[in-house]
Amino acid sequence: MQQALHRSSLVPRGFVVESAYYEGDKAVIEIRASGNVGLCPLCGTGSRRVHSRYRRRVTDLPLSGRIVQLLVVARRFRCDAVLCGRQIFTERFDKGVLAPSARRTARLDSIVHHLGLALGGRPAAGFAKRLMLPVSKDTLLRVVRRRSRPPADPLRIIGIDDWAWRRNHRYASIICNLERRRVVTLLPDREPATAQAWLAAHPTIAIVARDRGGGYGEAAAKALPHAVQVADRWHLMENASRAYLDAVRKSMRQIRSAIGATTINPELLTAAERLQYEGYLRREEANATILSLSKGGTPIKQIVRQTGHSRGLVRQVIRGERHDVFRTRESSLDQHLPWLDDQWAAGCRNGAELWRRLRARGFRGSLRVVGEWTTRRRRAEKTDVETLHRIPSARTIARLMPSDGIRYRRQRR
DNA sequence: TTCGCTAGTTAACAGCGCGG
DNA sequence: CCGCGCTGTTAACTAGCGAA
Repeated sequence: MQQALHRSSLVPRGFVVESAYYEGDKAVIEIRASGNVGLCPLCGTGSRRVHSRYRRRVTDLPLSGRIVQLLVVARRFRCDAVLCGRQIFTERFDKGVLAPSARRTARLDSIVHHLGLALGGRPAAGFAKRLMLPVSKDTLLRVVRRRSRPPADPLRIIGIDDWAWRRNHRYASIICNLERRRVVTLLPDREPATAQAWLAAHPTIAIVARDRGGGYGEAAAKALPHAVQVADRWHLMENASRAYLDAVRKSMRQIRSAIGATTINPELLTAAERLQYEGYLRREEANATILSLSKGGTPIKQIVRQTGHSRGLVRQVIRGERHDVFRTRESSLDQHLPWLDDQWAAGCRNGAELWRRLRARGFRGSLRVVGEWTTRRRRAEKTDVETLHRIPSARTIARLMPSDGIRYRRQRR
């Protein structure tokens, strides 16, 4: 039996198709809600008084190998309820179809959720791109988290470890349900007494995985004497890995000569290893140059000028103190403005003051601040930095410090 | 190499004012 | 009263950094 295919059957229920067209590689379907009454989200009163209309772009399930964008004509209604605090509201659509503020239809969100559950962040993002429903890894993870429900079954196997609110500043304790691979709670500190009190309140726990430190072990032994304590997998691997690397490093020279691998073939390295290897080669080359100049009788000052390396580094190489450090990283902040930190930036009341202080410290480059400010500036058609009304973090400022004086938005690799 | 976090970007939403 | 245009706020989203 044949049935006619109507345009409206392609879009979510409750909508009427106004028009449909192709825009580049996307199919755009303009739709509007079929009803003519809006319900105020605050008081629930119905209204037919349309204030205005605007267009929302919402991604829907792909069609014929194309991304589908729904151009929803949303209406704003006036709320006539005397006691309602809301005067104007945007019409709400069925939650099972299109949620408020959503950028995807509910049916697409469901697919994204299942992709995230099945494949995880990055793999799902790659697969979704092929399915013509582009979505970032973070969005996938966020959707999975948003839709997850807290488990109701009692805790049996938990892991407890240190957790940093801010590294080297403030630490807490994290407790995870290892059966469900979920965070159960965060304790405010890492004191054994705090952990003991929490563990004592959960007598169903039978196994506690913990680090090698004695604090959590003591807390678990006192609160849950019947529970089995085990070393967690990460610490076991860490111990084994460290012991192995120590042993290998001590004998590296002999190992290399034994296997005949004194020279490295870059073709056989992974992308990350190749980057590290290139860095290593650069450092080796710099060391050799400095040493040969020094042996030739060139003074340190001259070497510094000639090679562009710092006095400290040149001295280290000459004294034989420079050991090859694997993956050293200098932040762009230290690179451009070593004296600048978040506290310094926060000390400025507004953009103008920040700019004055940067000038006073001798900064002569140009600064373009991204984000909210550029949006506003584009609107206002202003180009000077004085119009900034929020202070960017030092990290942001550092990213914006161009060495060549050219304005740019973000450093790209 | 992976993955969580931060900072930046975009757009949904609400309010206000004004003209028809 | 209706509808448009503009602005401010903020949720949703993304790129890229850096710790592990």
